[in-house]
Amino acid sequence: MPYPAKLNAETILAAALTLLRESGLDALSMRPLAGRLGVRPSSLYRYYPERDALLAALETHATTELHAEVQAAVQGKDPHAAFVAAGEAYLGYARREPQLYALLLRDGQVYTAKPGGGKALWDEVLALVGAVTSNPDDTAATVAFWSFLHGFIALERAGRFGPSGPKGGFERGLRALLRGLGDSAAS
Amino acid sequence: MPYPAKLNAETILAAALTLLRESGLDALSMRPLAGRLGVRPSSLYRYYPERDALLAALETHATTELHAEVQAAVQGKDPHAAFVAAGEAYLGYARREPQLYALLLRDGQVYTAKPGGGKALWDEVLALVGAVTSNPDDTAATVAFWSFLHGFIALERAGRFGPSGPKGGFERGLRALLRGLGDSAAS
DNA sequence: GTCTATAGCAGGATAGAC
DNA sequence: GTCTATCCTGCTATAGAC
Repeated sequence: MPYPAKLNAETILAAALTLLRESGLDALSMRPLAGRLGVRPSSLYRYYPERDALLAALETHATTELHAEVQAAVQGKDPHAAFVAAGEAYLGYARREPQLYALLLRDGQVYTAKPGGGKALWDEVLALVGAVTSNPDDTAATVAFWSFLHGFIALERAGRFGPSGPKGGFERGLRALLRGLGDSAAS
Repeated sequence: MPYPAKLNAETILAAALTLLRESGLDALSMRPLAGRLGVRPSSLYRYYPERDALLAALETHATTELHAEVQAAVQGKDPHAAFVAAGEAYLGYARREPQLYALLLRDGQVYTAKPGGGKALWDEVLALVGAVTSNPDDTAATVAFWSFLHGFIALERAGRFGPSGPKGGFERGLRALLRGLGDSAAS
């Protein structure tokens, strides 16, 4: 009973999301995607003129979700609690949506700021970290915080912590940074 | 005047290294590699039965170099200085050999411990961190340290710190961790 | 030990019929 | 708006001649 069209940008995006989650970025190619939609590969190009356009849409989706979750986790908390909650929310998203997170920070491509990009999230974290270090524009501390978060996620995902796992390394690092970056350490 | 053979495993490895450095992992394929060696692609298979064997050799090479550099940097230093020196040496290697470092921790593949793998480096760092936290087997603190290092490298390489750069975020994080992970924080 | 030749696969993308 | 039919490029890998 579809009397608009069989396809539209949103339907394709949803199918792409599913395929990405199930099989990863490499498997997200036009042919299987079309197959899942009961359509021929060439039909997709009417909505996304190239594969990269589809990836860009997925990135925007992921960025928005991640930002929303961090924002919600931080809401109404004092600086120290917000710092910890932001880290946990960030990690939580990356664990729940590993392929989407990996898409945002896949290696081998240089980042270029885009309208719907990660700038908003960065600014949020910058403010949040600033509240802890008593320096409203503490880029260095934010860089350190984000580096730790992303590194932990990447290593965990790559299985580098071995069968025994990270053994509380995340909480440990988070609290160490909170302590080490704080006021008295501003120097 | 080559009267042994035109090719051998080492020569191929050296050419692969050059190609990897110049053009990245994706561009490291059998055809261009053979081309650079003045040889037909199929000839390479006598020395490396598959592409993965070549990559494994490159990984071993990189792991060895990285370990040696960290080891040299740490030599004879007291715990705090060694902690900082190890971080700087690790970063230095990753910056000097970005493609080799990326090879070691490329995403999308699960790590499985191998004979020449990163275990030795891990143990070295574990001991080094243990000397700082007064806990000889402090996995959690080592995880935190490594996460920060790797995350910083990955984000920097991806251009995520923007045109202004990390603004001292590396030194800041390193010192924050040193402080935050230290004795009094052992809790 | 290196060659020619080729099989086999997968991918992005386009022209033009319907 | 979706289809059929292709084109093109790139890759790993193998068989068998020389």
